[in-house]
Amino acid sequence: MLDIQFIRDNPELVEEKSQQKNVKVSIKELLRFDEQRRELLGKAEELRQTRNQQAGATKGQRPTDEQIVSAKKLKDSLTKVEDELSKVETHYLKLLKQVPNVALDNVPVGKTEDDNQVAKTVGEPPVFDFKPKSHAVIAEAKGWLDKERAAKVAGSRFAYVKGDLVKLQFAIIQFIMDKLSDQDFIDEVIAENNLEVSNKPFLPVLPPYMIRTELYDAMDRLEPRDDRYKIDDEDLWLQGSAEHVLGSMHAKEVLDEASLPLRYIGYATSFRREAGTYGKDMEGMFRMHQFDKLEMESLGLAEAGYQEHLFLIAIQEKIMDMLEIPYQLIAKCTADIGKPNAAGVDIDAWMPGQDAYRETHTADYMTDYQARRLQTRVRRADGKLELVHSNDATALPLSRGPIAIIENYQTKDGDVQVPKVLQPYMGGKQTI
RNA sequence: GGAGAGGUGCCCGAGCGGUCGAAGGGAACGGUCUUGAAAACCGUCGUGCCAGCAAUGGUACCGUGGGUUCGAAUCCCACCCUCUCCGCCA
Repeated sequence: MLDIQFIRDNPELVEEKSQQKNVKVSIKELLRFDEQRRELLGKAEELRQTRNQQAGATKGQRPTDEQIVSAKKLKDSLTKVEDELSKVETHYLKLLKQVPNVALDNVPVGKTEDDNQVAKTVGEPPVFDFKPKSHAVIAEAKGWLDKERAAKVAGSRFAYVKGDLVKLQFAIIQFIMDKLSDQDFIDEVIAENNLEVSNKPFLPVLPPYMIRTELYDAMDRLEPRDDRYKIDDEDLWLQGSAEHVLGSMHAKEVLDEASLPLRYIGYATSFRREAGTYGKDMEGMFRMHQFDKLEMESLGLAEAGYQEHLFLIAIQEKIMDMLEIPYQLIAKCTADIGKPNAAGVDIDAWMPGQDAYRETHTADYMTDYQARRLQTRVRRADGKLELVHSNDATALPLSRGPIAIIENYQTKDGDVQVPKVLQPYMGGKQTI
């Protein structure tokens, strides 16, 4: 949610920035309700003041009948004003919540994801002396993926993952957890990219996979609800990404300035209904209802927020470099970064089986937009309270990451070479 | 799932219908004392919203949401959470 004061001060800017995100919300209407709200609030507070003064005057003794009659009258008019106020406030809040975060000025303006820009291309797609297969073909031949039985048990877009593919996944998890919690690795990334950020390592976290409606909504990640799994008879949802449960962890807290940034590397299984994607990416395990993910989440000071965003991207790139997977860094345009985002990038990994770069990572910078409703604040050294700035970024998705590995590292025989950095985590195995 | 206890400020904890935003203690911060520190003593010390350039004023908030009342932290109802015991269970 945006700061209403900011909207009052910059109505044209907010209107324009909302349009750039294809979000239709009338700022004029919002401000009209804001004005009404303040007027009614003033009236209500005046009436309450009178009530409080009268109650104070009769302290300790029963008021006279006359006093009670006039107090009842006062109460009636207060109730009226309060009812009206609550109606106006509900509508006001609904509109305010619809206003998207303001994109930073360096975010490309665009109408659809086609307007995203390739910021850079890293690594050369491998050249094969045979026709590269898709991960689905390789994995099926190896007995790594069983979607038929999964369909029997749970339906489409589920899979039993088996054998060496399971081991590969655990190797990746170990590798990333090791690196992100390692001081030398963090120092190296900062130095290589000339970043001015804290050099605090990440804390590994296994979060809950469910989240309450209230907090999901406050994160502004509940919508579109059609893509979320709701738990029957409970006020709970299955999280669609670890950042949903990591970012909400410190809701309603006041953090110490000295404790920031809080950096977490979470591992969680994420769930998506994939509503409206029927028939899309049905092969293999590219688009699943359930997939594991390693996700970074960071809460920090406002002035450090953008550098932190760049830092998380630098880590994403570093990991891809170490895994030696070719990729493109995509500067997402205003229409594609998402409602709570001030900035966002994707990484698309090269997938030889599809002869295309496909999305594997995303990095989101929310400024204080999420923190405002989550009420995650920091007590500054000078005693002031501020909202934190939040950042999240995929460290590596464990469906699409392994897909990229399988397809880029495939051999003529249908085997898959293990990336060097993962070999120590695979018992030294070089090929699977 | 059953029985019980409880949710009050950064923390502990009192209040159980009337200036209560809330005693007391601790922590923190500022000061006095001290060569310095500790101790002691003095002082400061919640947040949101509304109005205001500001000082400040007003209002709301004692788990959440309703209700009773002239008046609710205090009474009633529902829900959420925590703890203890029993049952079940990886």
